[in-house]
Amino acid sequence: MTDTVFLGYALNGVDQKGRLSIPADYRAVLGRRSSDEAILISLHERADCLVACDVGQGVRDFAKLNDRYGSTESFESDQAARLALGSATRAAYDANGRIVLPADLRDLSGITDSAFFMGIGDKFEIWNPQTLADLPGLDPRLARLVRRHIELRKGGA
Amino acid sequence: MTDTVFLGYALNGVDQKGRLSIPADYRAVLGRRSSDEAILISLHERADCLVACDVGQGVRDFAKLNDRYGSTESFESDQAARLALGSATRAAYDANGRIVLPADLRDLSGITDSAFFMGIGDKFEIWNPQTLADLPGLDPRLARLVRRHIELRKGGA
DNA sequence: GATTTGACCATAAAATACCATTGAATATCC
DNA sequence: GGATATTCAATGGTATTTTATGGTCAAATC
Repeated sequence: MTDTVFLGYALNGVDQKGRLSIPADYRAVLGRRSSDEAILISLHERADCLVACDVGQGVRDFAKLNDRYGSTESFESDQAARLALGSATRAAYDANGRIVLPADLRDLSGITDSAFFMGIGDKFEIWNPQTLADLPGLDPRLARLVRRHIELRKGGA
Repeated sequence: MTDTVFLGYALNGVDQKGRLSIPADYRAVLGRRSSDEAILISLHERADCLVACDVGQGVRDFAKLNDRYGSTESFESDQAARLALGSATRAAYDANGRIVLPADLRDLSGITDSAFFMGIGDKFEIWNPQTLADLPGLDPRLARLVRRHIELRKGGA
């Protein structure tokens, strides 16, 4: 049951090529939700981060937007489809469990040399760690958790 | 799954002959949706760009318009059919994945030396990059993305 | 005969697959 | 229980492939 939901967090490095390891337990969940060894990543609708999920989940979400495109309410629907579908990327992970985070998505989400994963059930978010730590309204304990991991990565203290 | 949906974007060059590479991942999707190595392109109903899709999808859409043509709501339907069907062109892509974008469509969509592709599920749009960047109501992050690519193509900075 | 159209070949850059190393967590044995 | 092996996750580097795009040549069109 719990093996099909994305839980917990992780802070992993992003190298100069934009390569990023997907946490092993997320990979296990991905494998149970979809046979496709890839994730779909797009811009978050309102938060300053990325959202990702397994391919099956993503395609289901996208189908709705696609259906509305070109329909009666035209313009608004068109823009919604452009944002969600246009910014979406399929990223396959290799034998080591790594994807390449495209330069544009890195840029738009402010991710540089490390990325913080946060499980939210059917999907998971990918953050610039500092942006998440500074997010107004974030539970202070979570903020502390994130800061702690940022420090650990820097110094090793 | 995701291999049958047009996702993501690309900015490719248009040379003096009007030749334009279709992004490789779009080509992969096209191949799975239709055996025909060609796309159907027409004017967008309301946006200042082109819409394209695989031949199968296009024929299905056209059939609907054709059915409505001459029906009760006549005038509107007739106009829609004229636009979509009348402006439609079949463009086959070669071994390198390139089509020739007809001069008329280039002219009507304002495309000169480069074209921006935007995936929207069952179809994809083809824009003059600058026109898209300036589109009122476009998500600011997408606009930034487009502008970034325009710059990259110009300078290489 | 000039111009256009479409197939074919070549190449530089970029994306991707592949192999190797580090380091941490877990298991194993005395 | 403590030291040592063993597995697995994360990351660094290199080699191969793919992609976009420029150019040439032949067939077709005006």
